[in-house]
Amino acid sequence: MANRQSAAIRGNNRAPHTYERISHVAQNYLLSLYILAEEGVRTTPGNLAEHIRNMPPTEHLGASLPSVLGMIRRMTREGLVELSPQKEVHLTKVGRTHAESMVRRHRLAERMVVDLLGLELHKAHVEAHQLEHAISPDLEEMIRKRLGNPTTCPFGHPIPGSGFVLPQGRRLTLDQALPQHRYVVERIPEEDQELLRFLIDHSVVPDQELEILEAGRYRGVISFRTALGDTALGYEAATRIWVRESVS
Amino acid sequence: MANRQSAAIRGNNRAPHTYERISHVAQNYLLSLYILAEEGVRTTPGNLAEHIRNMPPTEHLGASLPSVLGMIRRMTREGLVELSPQKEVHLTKVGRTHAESMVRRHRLAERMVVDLLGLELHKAHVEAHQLEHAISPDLEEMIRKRLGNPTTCPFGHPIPGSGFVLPQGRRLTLDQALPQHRYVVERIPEEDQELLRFLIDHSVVPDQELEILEAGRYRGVISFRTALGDTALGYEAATRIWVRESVS
DNA sequence: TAACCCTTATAGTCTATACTAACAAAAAAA
DNA sequence: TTTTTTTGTTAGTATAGACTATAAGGGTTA
Repeated sequence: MANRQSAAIRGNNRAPHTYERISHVAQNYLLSLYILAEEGVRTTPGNLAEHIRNMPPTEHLGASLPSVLGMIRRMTREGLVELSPQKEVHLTKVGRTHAESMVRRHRLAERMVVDLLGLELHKAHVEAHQLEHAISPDLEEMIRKRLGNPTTCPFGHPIPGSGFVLPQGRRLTLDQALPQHRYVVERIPEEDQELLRFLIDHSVVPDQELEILEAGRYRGVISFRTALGDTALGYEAATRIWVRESVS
Repeated sequence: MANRQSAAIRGNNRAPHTYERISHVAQNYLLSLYILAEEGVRTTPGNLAEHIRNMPPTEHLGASLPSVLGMIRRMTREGLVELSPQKEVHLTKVGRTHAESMVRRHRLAERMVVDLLGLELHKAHVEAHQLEHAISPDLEEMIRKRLGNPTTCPFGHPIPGSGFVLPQGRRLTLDQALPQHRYVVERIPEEDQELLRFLIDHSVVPDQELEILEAGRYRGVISFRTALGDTALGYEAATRIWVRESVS
Protein backbone atom coordinates (compact mmCIF):
# COMPACT_ATOMS: atom_id res chain seq x y z
CA MET A 1 0.00 0.00 0.00
CA ALA A 2 1.76 3.10 -1.24
CA ASN A 3 2.11 6.05 1.05
CA ARG A 4 0.01 8.91 -0.19
CA GLN A 5 2.50 11.56 0.74
CA SER A 6 5.61 9.98 -0.58
CA ALA A 7 3.75 9.32 -3.80
CA ALA A 8 2.97 12.98 -3.95
CA ILE A 9 6.54 13.91 -3.26
CA ARG A 10 8.19 11.97 -5.99
CA GLY A 11 6.77 13.79 -8.92
CA ASN A 12 3.34 14.00 -10.41
CA ASN A 13 1.89 16.30 -7.82
CA ARG A 14 0.43 19.22 -9.63
CA ALA A 15 -2.37 20.59 -7.53
CA PRO A 16 -3.42 20.03 -3.92
CA HIS A 17 -6.66 18.36 -4.96
CA THR A 18 -4.73 15.75 -6.88
CA TYR A 19 -3.92 14.02 -3.62
CA GLU A 20 -7.14 14.96 -1.92
CA ARG A 21 -6.11 17.79 0.27
CA ILE A 22 -8.03 20.88 1.17
CA SER A 23 -6.15 24.12 0.65
CA HIS A 24 -5.93 26.68 3.39
CA VAL A 25 -8.16 28.94 1.40
CA ALA A 26 -10.82 26.27 0.98
CA GLN A 27 -10.52 25.52 4.68
CA ASN A 28 -11.37 29.12 5.42
CA TYR A 29 -14.39 28.94 3.17
CA LEU A 30 -15.59 25.86 4.99
CA LEU A 31 -15.15 27.61 8.31
CA SER A 32 -17.10 30.64 7.15
CA LEU A 33 -19.88 28.53 5.70
CA TYR A 34 -20.27 26.67 8.97
CA ILE A 35 -20.37 29.85 11.01
CA LEU A 36 -22.83 31.57 8.69
CA ALA A 37 -25.14 28.58 8.98
CA GLU A 38 -24.68 28.57 12.74
CA GLU A 39 -25.68 32.22 12.84
CA GLY A 40 -28.69 31.57 10.67
CA VAL A 41 -27.47 33.75 7.83
CA ARG A 42 -28.22 32.77 4.22
CA THR A 43 -25.04 31.38 2.71
CA THR A 44 -25.20 33.28 -0.57
CA PRO A 45 -22.01 34.04 -2.43
CA GLY A 46 -22.32 37.67 -1.41
CA ASN A 47 -22.76 36.96 2.28
CA LEU A 48 -19.97 34.45 2.14
CA ALA A 49 -17.67 37.00 0.53
CA GLU A 50 -18.46 39.49 3.24
CA HIS A 51 -17.92 37.02 6.02
CA ILE A 52 -14.55 36.08 4.64
CA ARG A 53 -13.56 39.72 4.32
CA ASN A 54 -14.37 40.12 8.00
CA MET A 55 -12.13 37.27 9.04
CA PRO A 56 -8.56 38.04 10.03
CA PRO A 57 -6.37 38.34 6.94
CA THR A 58 -4.51 35.23 5.89
CA GLU A 59 -1.76 34.54 3.43
CA HIS A 60 -3.88 34.91 0.33
CA LEU A 61 -6.53 37.33 1.51
CA GLY A 62 -9.10 38.69 -0.80
CA ALA A 63 -12.70 37.84 -1.29
CA SER A 64 -14.13 39.77 -4.19
CA LEU A 65 -17.31 38.26 -5.50
CA PRO A 66 -15.63 36.76 -8.55
CA SER A 67 -12.94 35.23 -6.38
CA VAL A 68 -15.55 33.69 -4.14
CA LEU A 69 -17.50 32.36 -7.07
CA GLY A 70 -14.37 30.84 -8.50
CA MET A 71 -13.64 29.18 -5.21
CA ILE A 72 -17.20 27.88 -4.94
CA ARG A 73 -16.79 26.40 -8.40
CA ARG A 74 -13.60 24.60 -7.39
CA MET A 75 -15.07 23.42 -4.13
CA THR A 76 -18.13 22.14 -5.95
CA ARG A 77 -15.83 20.17 -8.19
CA GLU A 78 -14.11 18.77 -5.10
CA GLY A 79 -17.47 17.71 -3.73
CA LEU A 80 -17.29 20.00 -0.71
CA VAL A 81 -20.22 22.30 -1.46
CA GLU A 82 -23.22 22.64 -3.74
CA LEU A 83 -24.83 25.77 -5.10
CA SER A 84 -28.60 25.52 -4.79
CA PRO A 85 -30.99 27.02 -7.37
CA GLN A 86 -31.81 29.63 -4.74
CA LYS A 87 -28.17 30.74 -4.89
CA GLU A 88 -27.30 29.32 -1.53
CA VAL A 89 -24.06 27.50 -0.94
CA HIS A 90 -24.63 24.28 0.95
CA LEU A 91 -22.06 21.99 2.48
CA THR A 92 -22.09 18.42 1.28
CA LYS A 93 -21.72 15.65 3.80
CA VAL A 94 -17.99 15.54 3.21
CA GLY A 95 -17.81 19.32 3.30
CA ARG A 96 -19.67 19.44 6.58
CA THR A 97 -17.30 16.98 8.18
CA HIS A 98 -14.32 19.05 7.17
CA ALA A 99 -16.04 22.27 8.19
CA GLU A 100 -16.76 20.89 11.62
CA SER A 101 -13.17 19.86 11.93
CA MET A 102 -12.05 23.39 11.10
CA VAL A 103 -14.41 24.97 13.58
CA ARG A 104 -13.38 22.49 16.21
CA ARG A 105 -9.73 23.26 15.73
CA HIS A 106 -10.40 26.97 15.61
CA ARG A 107 -12.23 26.99 18.91
CA LEU A 108 -9.84 24.59 20.54
CA ALA A 109 -7.01 26.84 19.45
CA GLU A 110 -8.74 29.82 21.00
CA ARG A 111 -9.04 27.94 24.26
CA MET A 112 -5.43 26.92 24.09
CA VAL A 113 -3.97 30.36 23.50
CA VAL A 114 -6.12 31.83 26.25
CA ASP A 115 -6.19 29.12 28.91
CA LEU A 116 -2.80 27.58 28.32
CA LEU A 117 -0.68 30.41 26.98
CA GLY A 118 -2.34 33.31 28.70
CA LEU A 119 -3.00 35.37 25.60
CA GLU A 120 -5.41 38.25 25.99
CA LEU A 121 -8.90 37.22 25.02
CA HIS A 122 -9.39 39.82 22.33
CA LYS A 123 -6.40 38.47 20.44
CA ALA A 124 -7.52 34.86 20.53
CA HIS A 125 -9.63 34.81 17.40
CA VAL A 126 -6.94 36.22 15.16
CA GLU A 127 -4.32 33.79 16.43
CA ALA A 128 -6.66 30.85 16.22
CA HIS A 129 -7.44 31.67 12.62
CA GLN A 130 -3.83 30.95 11.80
CA LEU A 131 -3.40 28.01 14.12
CA GLU A 132 -6.51 26.17 13.00
CA HIS A 133 -4.73 25.20 9.78
CA ALA A 134 -1.67 23.92 11.59
CA ILE A 135 -3.25 21.50 14.03
CA SER A 136 -3.07 17.84 13.09
CA PRO A 137 -5.49 15.25 14.47
CA ASP A 138 -2.74 14.06 16.80
CA LEU A 139 -2.12 17.51 18.13
CA GLU A 140 -5.81 18.27 18.35
CA GLU A 141 -6.21 15.28 20.59
CA MET A 142 -3.37 16.37 22.85
CA ILE A 143 -4.76 19.87 23.12
CA ARG A 144 -8.22 18.61 23.89
CA LYS A 145 -6.90 16.32 26.59
CA ARG A 146 -4.69 19.01 28.05
CA LEU A 147 -7.63 21.43 28.24
CA GLY A 148 -9.91 18.87 29.83
CA ASN A 149 -12.34 18.45 26.96
CA PRO A 150 -13.75 21.94 26.73
CA THR A 151 -17.19 22.25 25.18
CA THR A 152 -17.03 25.90 24.14
CA CYS A 153 -14.50 28.44 22.97
CA PRO A 154 -13.74 31.40 25.24
CA PHE A 155 -16.44 33.38 23.44
CA GLY A 156 -19.07 30.82 24.32
CA HIS A 157 -19.43 29.16 20.94
CA PRO A 158 -19.82 25.40 21.09
CA ILE A 159 -17.00 23.16 19.96
CA PRO A 160 -18.42 20.65 17.46
CA GLY A 161 -18.26 17.09 18.64
CA SER A 162 -17.40 18.05 22.20
CA GLY A 163 -20.69 16.91 23.69
CA PHE A 164 -21.81 20.46 24.27
CA VAL A 165 -25.37 20.73 25.53
CA LEU A 166 -27.39 23.90 25.43
CA PRO A 167 -27.87 25.26 28.95
CA GLN A 168 -31.35 25.47 30.38
CA GLY A 169 -33.21 28.74 30.11
CA ARG A 170 -34.79 30.67 27.28
CA ARG A 171 -32.20 31.97 24.88
CA LEU A 172 -32.40 35.32 23.13
CA THR A 173 -30.21 38.01 21.70
CA LEU A 174 -29.51 41.01 23.87
CA ASP A 175 -31.59 43.37 21.76
CA GLN A 176 -34.68 41.45 22.83
CA ALA A 177 -33.92 41.64 26.53
CA LEU A 178 -36.43 43.27 28.86
CA PRO A 179 -35.76 46.04 31.39
CA GLN A 180 -35.29 45.00 34.99
CA HIS A 181 -34.64 41.44 33.94
CA ARG A 182 -31.43 39.57 34.55
CA TYR A 183 -29.58 37.51 31.97
CA VAL A 184 -26.48 35.40 31.69
CA VAL A 185 -24.18 36.04 28.74
CA GLU A 186 -23.88 32.97 26.57
CA ARG A 187 -22.03 33.95 23.41
CA ILE A 188 -20.27 37.06 22.20
CA PRO A 189 -19.02 37.82 18.70
CA GLU A 190 -15.32 37.35 18.23
CA GLU A 191 -14.46 38.91 14.90
CA ASP A 192 -14.72 42.61 15.75
CA GLN A 193 -11.66 43.45 17.84
CA GLU A 194 -12.90 46.84 18.95
CA LEU A 195 -16.30 45.68 20.07
CA LEU A 196 -14.64 42.74 21.72
CA ARG A 197 -12.33 44.87 23.81
CA PHE A 198 -15.29 46.93 24.93
CA LEU A 199 -17.24 43.83 25.90
CA ILE A 200 -14.32 42.33 27.78
CA ASP A 201 -13.58 45.59 29.56
CA HIS A 202 -17.18 45.71 30.72
CA SER A 203 -17.37 42.09 31.72
CA VAL A 204 -19.78 41.15 28.98
CA VAL A 205 -18.28 37.70 28.58
CA PRO A 206 -19.76 34.21 28.75
CA ASP A 207 -21.27 33.20 32.10
CA GLN A 208 -21.32 36.74 33.43
CA GLU A 209 -24.63 38.12 34.55
CA LEU A 210 -26.15 41.39 33.51
CA GLU A 211 -29.25 43.31 34.46
CA ILE A 212 -31.05 45.39 31.88
CA LEU A 213 -31.58 48.97 33.00
CA GLU A 214 -33.30 50.48 30.03
CA ALA A 215 -34.21 49.09 26.63
CA GLY A 216 -34.40 52.32 24.71
CA ARG A 217 -35.21 50.95 21.35
CA TYR A 218 -36.59 54.32 20.29
CA ARG A 219 -33.08 55.73 20.50
CA GLY A 220 -31.29 52.54 19.55
CA VAL A 221 -29.55 51.95 22.85
CA ILE A 222 -29.87 49.30 25.50
CA SER A 223 -28.27 49.96 28.87
CA PHE A 224 -27.42 47.42 31.50
CA ARG A 225 -25.48 46.74 34.67
CA THR A 226 -22.61 44.28 34.88
CA ALA A 227 -20.17 43.27 37.59
CA LEU A 228 -18.01 46.16 36.46
CA GLY A 229 -20.62 48.89 36.37
CA ASP A 230 -23.26 50.35 34.08
CA THR A 231 -22.88 50.68 30.36
CA ALA A 232 -24.81 50.68 27.13
CA LEU A 233 -24.75 49.14 23.67
CA GLY A 234 -26.34 49.93 20.34
CA TYR A 235 -29.00 47.54 19.11
CA GLU A 236 -26.91 46.53 16.16
CA ALA A 237 -24.21 45.19 18.43
CA ALA A 238 -26.77 43.83 20.90
CA THR A 239 -28.19 41.47 18.28
CA ARG A 240 -24.87 39.72 18.18
CA ILE A 241 -24.80 38.88 21.86
CA TRP A 242 -26.61 35.79 23.01
CA VAL A 243 -27.96 35.66 26.52
CA ARG A 244 -30.24 33.38 28.46
CA GLU A 245 -32.64 34.21 31.24
CA SER A 246 -31.16 33.96 34.70
CA VAL A 247 -32.80 31.19 36.66
CA SER A 248 -31.75 32.62 40.04
CA MET B 1 -0.41 56.18 8.26
CA ALA B 2 -2.51 53.68 6.42
CA ASN B 3 -2.86 50.20 7.81
CA ARG B 4 -1.02 47.77 5.62
CA GLN B 5 -3.54 44.99 5.95
CA SER B 6 -6.71 46.98 5.52
CA ALA B 7 -5.16 48.54 2.46
CA ALA B 8 -4.51 45.07 1.15
CA ILE B 9 -8.02 43.98 1.91
CA ARG B 10 -9.88 46.62 0.05
CA GLY B 11 -8.77 45.74 -3.41
CA ASN B 12 -5.49 46.10 -5.17
CA ASN B 13 -3.84 43.13 -3.55
CA ARG B 14 -2.45 40.97 -6.26
CA ALA B 15 0.46 39.05 -4.86
CA PRO B 16 1.77 38.49 -1.35
CA HIS B 17 4.95 40.39 -2.04
CA THR B 18 2.95 43.44 -3.00
CA TYR B 19 2.37 44.12 0.67
CA GLU B 20 5.71 42.75 1.74
CA ARG B 21 4.82 39.40 3.10
CA ILE B 22 6.76 36.19 2.92
CA SER B 23 4.79 33.25 1.59
CA HIS B 24 4.70 29.98 3.47
CA VAL B 25 6.78 28.43 0.76
CA ALA B 26 9.44 31.10 0.98
CA GLN B 27 9.39 30.74 4.75
CA ASN B 28 10.22 27.08 4.35
CA TYR B 29 13.10 27.92 2.06
CA LEU B 30 14.46 30.34 4.63
CA LEU B 31 14.20 27.69 7.31
CA SER B 32 16.02 25.14 5.20
CA LEU B 33 18.73 27.59 4.25
CA TYR B 34 19.36 28.41 7.89
CA ILE B 35 19.53 24.79 8.91
CA LEU B 36 21.82 23.83 6.04
CA ALA B 37 24.18 26.62 7.02
CA GLU B 38 23.97 25.53 10.65
CA GLU B 39 24.92 22.00 9.62
CA GLY B 40 27.78 23.28 7.53
CA VAL B 41 26.33 22.00 4.28
CA ARG B 42 26.86 23.98 1.08
CA THR B 43 23.63 25.74 0.24
CA THR B 44 23.54 24.88 -3.43
CA PRO B 45 20.22 24.70 -5.23
CA GLY B 46 20.54 20.93 -5.32
CA ASN B 47 21.22 20.53 -1.63
CA LEU B 48 18.48 22.97 -0.87
CA ALA B 49 16.04 20.99 -3.00
CA GLU B 50 16.96 17.82 -1.21
CA HIS B 51 16.65 19.36 2.21
CA ILE B 52 13.22 20.65 1.38
CA ARG B 53 12.17 17.27 0.08
CA ASN B 54 13.21 15.79 3.43
CA MET B 55 11.09 18.23 5.39
CA PRO B 56 7.60 17.17 6.37
CA PRO B 57 5.22 17.80 3.47
CA THR B 58 3.35 21.09 3.51
CA GLU B 59 0.47 22.48 1.56
CA HIS B 60 2.36 22.99 -1.66
CA LEU B 61 5.08 20.37 -1.46
CA GLY B 62 7.40 19.79 -4.29
CA ALA B 63 10.99 20.72 -4.74
CA SER B 64 12.19 19.73 -8.17
CA LEU B 65 15.33 21.55 -9.13
CA PRO B 66 13.53 23.90 -11.51
CA SER B 67 10.98 24.72 -8.84
CA VAL B 68 13.70 25.53 -6.39
CA LEU B 69 15.51 27.68 -8.90
CA GLY B 70 12.33 29.54 -9.63
CA MET B 71 11.84 30.16 -5.95
CA ILE B 72 15.41 31.33 -5.55
CA ARG B 73 14.84 33.77 -8.38
CA ARG B 74 11.75 35.20 -6.71
CA MET B 75 13.42 35.36 -3.32
CA THR B 76 16.38 37.12 -4.90
CA ARG B 77 13.98 39.64 -6.30
CA GLU B 78 12.48 40.08 -2.84
CA GLY B 79 15.93 40.68 -1.43
CA LEU B 80 15.90 37.62 0.80
CA VAL B 81 18.73 35.65 -0.77
CA GLU B 82 21.57 36.00 -3.25
CA LEU B 83 23.03 33.40 -5.54
CA SER B 84 26.82 33.54 -5.45
CA PRO B 85 29.00 32.86 -8.48
CA GLN B 86 29.89 29.58 -6.80
CA LYS B 87 26.24 28.61 -7.03
CA GLU B 88 25.63 28.96 -3.36
CA VAL B 89 22.49 30.53 -2.04
CA HIS B 90 23.23 33.05 0.66
CA LEU B 91 20.81 34.78 2.95
CA THR B 92 20.84 38.55 2.84
CA LYS B 93 20.65 40.47 6.08
CA VAL B 94 16.90 40.73 5.77
CA GLY B 95 16.66 37.10 4.78
CA ARG B 96 18.71 36.02 7.75
CA THR B 97 16.50 37.91 10.14
CA HIS B 98 13.43 36.20 8.77
CA ALA B 99 15.15 32.84 8.69
CA GLU B 100 16.11 33.17 12.33
CA SER B 101 12.57 34.04 13.15
CA MET B 102 11.34 30.90 11.40
CA VAL B 103 13.85 28.69 13.16
CA ARG B 104 13.02 30.29 16.47
CA ARG B 105 9.33 29.67 16.02
CA HIS B 106 9.95 26.15 14.79
CA ARG B 107 11.99 25.20 17.82
CA LEU B 108 9.75 27.02 20.22
CA ALA B 109 6.81 25.15 18.71
CA GLU B 110 8.63 21.86 19.23
CA ARG B 111 9.16 22.73 22.86
CA MET B 112 5.56 23.70 23.23
CA VAL B 113 4.02 20.57 21.77
CA VAL B 114 6.33 18.38 23.83
CA ASP B 115 6.61 20.21 27.15
CA LEU B 116 3.22 21.82 27.26
CA LEU B 117 0.98 19.48 25.33
CA GLY B 118 2.72 16.22 26.01
CA LEU B 119 3.15 15.16 22.41
CA GLU B 120 5.54 12.32 21.78
CA LEU B 121 8.96 13.61 20.91
CA HIS B 122 9.24 11.91 17.56
CA LYS B 123 6.16 13.72 16.33
CA ALA B 124 7.31 17.16 17.40
CA HIS B 125 9.21 18.13 14.28
CA VAL B 126 6.35 17.42 11.91
CA GLU B 127 3.86 19.34 14.00
CA ALA B 128 6.22 22.24 14.49
CA HIS B 129 6.74 22.51 10.78
CA GLN B 130 3.10 23.41 10.44
CA LEU B 131 2.86 25.53 13.54
CA GLU B 132 5.90 27.66 12.78
CA HIS B 133 3.92 29.51 10.11
CA ALA B 134 1.01 30.17 12.41
CA ILE B 135 2.78 31.80 15.33
CA SER B 136 2.57 35.57 15.52
CA PRO B 137 5.10 37.66 17.41
CA ASP B 138 2.52 38.10 20.17
CA LEU B 139 1.96 34.40 20.48
CA GLU B 140 5.65 33.64 20.23
CA GLU B 141 6.24 35.88 23.19
CA MET B 142 3.54 34.15 25.24
CA ILE B 143 4.92 30.72 24.40
CA ARG B 144 8.44 31.74 25.26
CA LYS B 145 7.30 33.13 28.58
CA ARG B 146 5.19 30.12 29.35
CA LEU B 147 8.09 27.78 28.64
CA GLY B 148 10.51 29.78 30.76
CA ASN B 149 12.74 31.04 27.95
CA PRO B 150 14.11 27.77 26.64
CA THR B 151 17.42 27.95 24.83
CA THR B 152 17.14 24.77 22.80
CA CYS B 153 14.51 22.65 21.13
CA PRO B 154 13.87 19.15 22.48
CA PHE B 155 16.41 17.80 20.01
CA GLY B 156 19.13 20.00 21.41
CA HIS B 157 19.27 22.57 18.64
CA PRO B 158 19.72 26.14 19.86
CA ILE B 159 16.87 28.59 19.61
CA PRO B 160 18.16 31.71 17.85
CA GLY B 161 18.11 34.78 20.03
CA SER B 162 17.51 32.82 23.20
CA GLY B 163 20.86 33.52 24.73
CA PHE B 164 22.00 29.96 24.19
CA VAL B 165 25.64 29.38 25.07
CA LEU B 166 27.59 26.38 23.93
CA PRO B 167 28.29 24.06 26.85
CA GLN B 168 31.86 23.49 27.92
CA GLY B 169 33.64 20.45 26.61
CA ARG B 170 35.02 19.41 23.25
CA ARG B 171 32.24 18.85 20.75
CA LEU B 172 32.28 16.13 18.12
CA THR B 173 29.97 13.95 16.13
CA LEU B 174 29.37 10.44 17.39
CA ASP B 175 31.27 8.81 14.54
CA GLN B 176 34.45 10.36 15.93
CA ALA B 177 33.93 9.10 19.45
CA LEU B 178 36.57 6.89 21.03
CA PRO B 179 36.03 3.50 22.70
CA GLN B 180 35.83 3.45 26.50
CA HIS B 181 35.16 7.18 26.53
CA ARG B 182 32.01 8.78 27.86
CA TYR B 183 30.02 11.47 26.11
CA VAL B 184 26.94 13.55 26.65
CA VAL B 185 24.44 13.76 23.81
CA GLU B 186 24.06 17.33 22.63
CA ARG B 187 22.00 17.30 19.44
CA ILE B 188 20.11 14.66 17.52
CA PRO B 189 18.62 14.93 14.04
CA GLU B 190 14.90 15.50 13.97
CA GLU B 191 13.80 14.96 10.41
CA ASP B 192 14.07 11.19 10.13
CA GLN B 193 11.14 9.74 12.07
CA GLU B 194 12.41 6.19 12.08
CA LEU B 195 15.89 6.99 13.27
CA LEU B 196 14.39 9.32 15.80
CA ARG B 197 12.20 6.65 17.32
CA PHE B 198 15.18 4.40 17.63
CA LEU B 199 17.23 7.08 19.32
CA ILE B 200 14.46 7.97 21.72
CA ASP B 201 13.79 4.33 22.53
CA HIS B 202 17.45 3.91 23.38
CA SER B 203 17.77 7.08 25.38
CA VAL B 204 19.99 8.78 22.85
CA VAL B 205 18.51 12.18 23.57
CA PRO B 206 20.07 15.49 24.63
CA ASP B 207 21.80 15.50 28.02
CA GLN B 208 21.89 11.73 28.28
CA GLU B 209 25.27 10.12 28.74
CA LEU B 210 26.66 7.28 26.70
CA GLU B 211 29.78 5.20 26.85
CA ILE B 212 31.38 3.95 23.69
CA LEU B 213 31.92 0.20 23.67
CA GLU B 214 33.43 -0.37 20.29
CA ALA B 215 34.15 1.94 17.39
CA GLY B 216 34.16 -0.60 14.63
CA ARG B 217 34.75 1.70 11.75
CA TYR B 218 35.99 -1.23 9.67
CA ARG B 219 32.49 -2.68 9.71
CA GLY B 220 30.68 0.66 9.82
CA VAL B 221 29.19 0.25 13.26
CA ILE B 222 29.71 2.06 16.53
CA SER B 223 28.35 0.43 19.67
CA PHE B 224 27.70 2.10 22.99
CA ARG B 225 25.98 1.83 26.31
CA THR B 226 23.16 4.11 27.41
CA ALA B 227 20.93 4.27 30.44
CA LEU B 228 18.65 1.81 28.68
CA GLY B 229 21.22 -0.75 27.64
CA ASP B 230 23.67 -1.47 24.87
CA THR B 231 23.06 -0.72 21.23
CA ALA B 232 24.75 0.23 18.01
CA LEU B 233 24.49 2.68 15.18
CA GLY B 234 25.86 2.91 11.66
CA TYR B 235 28.45 5.55 10.99
CA GLU B 236 26.20 7.37 8.59
CA ALA B 237 23.67 7.97 11.34
CA ALA B 238 26.38 8.59 13.91
CA THR B 239 27.68 11.60 11.98
CA ARG B 240 24.39 13.30 12.62
CA ILE B 241 24.56 13.02 16.38
CA TRP B 242 26.48 15.66 18.23
CA VAL B 243 28.06 14.79 21.53
CA ARG B 244 30.50 16.44 23.89
CA GLU B 245 33.05 14.87 26.15
CA SER B 246 31.83 14.10 29.62
CA VAL B 247 33.66 16.19 32.16
CA SER B 248 32.82 13.86 35.04
C1' DT C 1 -44.34 48.40 -18.93
C1' DA C 2 -39.92 50.57 -18.53
C1' DA C 3 -36.08 52.09 -15.74
C1' DC C 4 -33.24 51.01 -12.04
C1' DC C 5 -30.67 48.57 -8.56
C1' DC C 6 -28.66 44.70 -6.29
C1' DT C 7 -26.73 40.35 -6.74
C1' DT C 8 -24.68 36.87 -9.41
C1' DA C 9 -21.91 35.38 -13.22
C1' DT C 10 -18.46 35.53 -16.95
C1' DA C 11 -14.29 37.12 -19.33
C1' DG C 12 -9.84 38.22 -19.28
C1' DT C 13 -5.45 38.85 -16.59
C1' DC C 14 -1.97 38.36 -13.22
C1' DT C 15 1.29 36.06 -9.78
C1' DA C 16 2.98 32.17 -7.13
C1' DT C 17 4.20 27.74 -7.38
C1' DA C 18 4.62 23.37 -9.34
C1' DC C 19 6.08 20.03 -13.11
C1' DT C 20 8.45 17.79 -17.37
C1' DA C 21 11.59 18.06 -21.03
C1' DA C 22 15.50 19.60 -23.04
C1' DC C 23 19.88 21.93 -22.80
C1' DA C 24 24.27 23.76 -20.76
C1' DA C 25 27.90 23.78 -17.67
C1' DA C 26 30.80 21.85 -14.33
C1' DA C 27 32.85 18.05 -12.02
C1' DA C 28 34.39 13.47 -11.90
C1' DA C 29 36.00 9.49 -14.03
C1' DA C 30 38.22 7.05 -17.51
C1' DT D 1 42.29 14.92 -22.53
C1' DT D 2 38.06 12.99 -23.61
C1' DT D 3 33.92 10.96 -21.89
C1' DT D 4 30.46 10.45 -18.56
C1' DT D 5 27.79 11.94 -14.80
C1' DT D 6 25.96 15.26 -11.97
C1' DT D 7 24.16 19.75 -11.41
C1' DG D 8 22.25 23.82 -12.78
C1' DT D 9 19.30 26.43 -16.22
C1' DT D 10 15.80 27.64 -19.49
C1' DA D 11 11.52 26.85 -21.81
C1' DG D 12 7.05 25.72 -21.78
C1' DT D 13 2.87 24.51 -19.30
C1' DA D 14 -0.57 23.84 -15.65
C1' DT D 15 -3.47 24.99 -11.44
C1' DA D 16 -4.91 27.81 -7.54
C1' DG D 17 -6.40 31.87 -6.37
C1' DA D 18 -6.77 36.83 -6.78
C1' DC D 19 -8.47 41.16 -9.33
C1' DT D 20 -11.03 44.50 -12.61
C1' DA D 21 -14.37 45.22 -15.94
C1' DT D 22 -18.41 43.87 -17.87
C1' DA D 23 -22.49 41.38 -18.47
C1' DA D 24 -26.89 39.05 -17.10
C1' DG D 25 -30.76 38.17 -13.93
C1' DG D 26 -34.57 39.38 -10.80
C1' DG D 27 -37.12 42.33 -8.12
C1' DT D 28 -38.65 47.29 -7.08
C1' DT D 29 -40.01 51.38 -8.06
C1' DA D 30 -41.36 55.13 -11.48
